[in-house]
Amino acid sequence: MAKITIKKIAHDLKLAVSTVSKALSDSHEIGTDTKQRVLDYANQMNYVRNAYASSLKNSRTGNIAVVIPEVADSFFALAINGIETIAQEKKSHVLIYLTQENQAKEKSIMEDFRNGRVDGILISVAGGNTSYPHIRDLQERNIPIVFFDRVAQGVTSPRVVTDDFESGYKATHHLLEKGCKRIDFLSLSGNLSIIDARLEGYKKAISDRGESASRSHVIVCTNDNVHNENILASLLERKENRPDGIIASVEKLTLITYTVCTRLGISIPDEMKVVGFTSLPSAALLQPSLTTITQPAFEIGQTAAKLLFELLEKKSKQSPNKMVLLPSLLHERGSTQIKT
Amino acid sequence: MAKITIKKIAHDLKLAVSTVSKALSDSHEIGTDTKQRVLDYANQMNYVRNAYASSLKNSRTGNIAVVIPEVADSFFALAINGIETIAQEKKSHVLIYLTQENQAKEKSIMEDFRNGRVDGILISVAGGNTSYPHIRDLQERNIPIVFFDRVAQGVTSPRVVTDDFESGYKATHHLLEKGCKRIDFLSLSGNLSIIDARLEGYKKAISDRGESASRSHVIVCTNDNVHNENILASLLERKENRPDGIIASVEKLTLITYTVCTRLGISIPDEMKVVGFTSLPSAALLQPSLTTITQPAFEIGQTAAKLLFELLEKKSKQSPNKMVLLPSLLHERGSTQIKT
DNA sequence: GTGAAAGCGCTAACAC
DNA sequence: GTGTTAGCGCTTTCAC
Repeated sequence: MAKITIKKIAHDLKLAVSTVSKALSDSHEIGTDTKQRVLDYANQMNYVRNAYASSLKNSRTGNIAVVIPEVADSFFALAINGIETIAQEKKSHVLIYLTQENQAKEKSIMEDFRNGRVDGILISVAGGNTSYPHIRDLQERNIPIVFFDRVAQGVTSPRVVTDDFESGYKATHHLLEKGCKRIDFLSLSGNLSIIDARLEGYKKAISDRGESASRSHVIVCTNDNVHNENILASLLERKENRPDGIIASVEKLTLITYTVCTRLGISIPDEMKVVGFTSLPSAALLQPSLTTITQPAFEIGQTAAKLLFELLEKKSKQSPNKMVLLPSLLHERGSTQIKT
Repeated sequence: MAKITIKKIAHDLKLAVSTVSKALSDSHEIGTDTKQRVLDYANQMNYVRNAYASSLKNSRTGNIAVVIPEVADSFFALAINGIETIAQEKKSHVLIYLTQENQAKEKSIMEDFRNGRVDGILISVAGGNTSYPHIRDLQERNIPIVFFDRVAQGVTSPRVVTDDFESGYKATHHLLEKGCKRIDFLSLSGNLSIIDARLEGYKKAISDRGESASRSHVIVCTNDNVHNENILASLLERKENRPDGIIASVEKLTLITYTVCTRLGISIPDEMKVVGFTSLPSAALLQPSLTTITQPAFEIGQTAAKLLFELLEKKSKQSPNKMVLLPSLLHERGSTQIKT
């Protein structure tokens, strides 16, 4: 099948390309009759405008980038879902990039955005970054960026986040209420906004309880799951001074906690209570069912995408430090139940 | 920051644009010295080639499309992961499209690929399609398409799949071995290749056992989870002639089975044994741990992507009905355990 | 209301 | 080895 272009339509209809172009964009300066003729013919020929040729003229590709650490995580999967609903509404296209929590990869990915690959960017940053030259660089080129969930600390750009401090507090408070004496916090290395905030909430809850904040025990996990399992196992194996409560600050750490407890024969919730930050649909079906802090992942994705399209549409640079905060929910389940 | 183009570099370096262009693509017909000068300057200026401008000349955008029913499913999430690793290797970019199991949406999405939006397509088709004009249309335009997992029946194009028939057989056989008397198969409406094959395997296992294949009980589920829960509940509520084994042919049906059993107080595996097709990392942690048929999702994604790039690179149209089959694994766990 | 022409950023003949 | 030029498909003044 021959490629069908505006030029071909013009030729076939004995019109000028400019006329066809205008007709296709429903310009008022084209007669209703010609317009209809063009539209009909284009339709009949299955014409689709070459988006990238247009982009050369008007610098709008109709593509947006979504940069995330991973996709096999319920939060990100749902967020993508949310983003996609809005993108489809806006007839826009979504490019996905996985950083695998690797800052170098994130950097190199974003360097590719410097010249018109995408119109705008939604990003949840990788851990390990301390400064964000690759993000600032794009900002200077006036490429709109919206953060969701994990924001680049110190960079000013619109963002959609959850109440991480409060959730950290809530989770900890909940465990304390359930009688935990030693609660450990499983964090993720790498200077992440969400982890920092959750951790602060945790510390605050501990100190509010009258315990010294220095009594808090933070286990720093990494991106290496085998390593994490080992750390956790050696923590839980010891017979004395073992935590009786754990807050897993991200999904994968939650699952590892369950795995290790199962392996070591540690009973949840009797010997160990667990709260996990996760949006897993199967949380209620785990053994035992998992008490979670659940973020409104879908809505976060939607909101972030909407924000981005606002930036894209009205070039009016709305307040660049706009922040939308969507609250998380504590779902109390079996993993924090008091022995009866 | 001003936009930096090949033209600007040429001007600054007092060279012709073509010289710069060739230098940047490391053409042999450019002197080593000038080449270096151009490369250095481009680097210093943070020059990035406008991919879409090039695409106008050589019809290669560097973008590929991945069209899937949903992303909040472990199989697809892992498959995307696999695809992405290959894409990054190939310096290619991945556009994600979710059809939500909606054929009309799939069609309209793919119509957008008719004019150079992407170089090639990876697709796992939505349910409900009986013919695939939108796919054939793209084929006629010589846009490479590779199917993975769910193929369009009757359409000839390279594909990466699992041994669905055998897995259906294995799952059923396993349940029969575990003493199940009535095994119900939870299928998904919509003429899906994978479901059909799994179902055939199921029927064969039943009839091999000497039971009439007509004794097989297929529960057709839809894309509406509330509806599915209701169907399942009314099936499981009845006191007589209730199945004692269930094969959930996709992930979400597995979780619904667990949910409904929990709600109705039906004990798995004592009163009901369950095998689920899923790649959920949490399968082993469910209550009870779930016996699964697990597809090598990551590898499927990788393999499909590799196939696509082969098509893209050597324009040599390799055998269009090439098929790669990667086997699934049966993981026996608690949900099919015999009462001790 | 319609058309001619220039140009977006880049590539590839083809000249020199 | 380097430059000139045409053109990819589209949009947008500016004439008519």
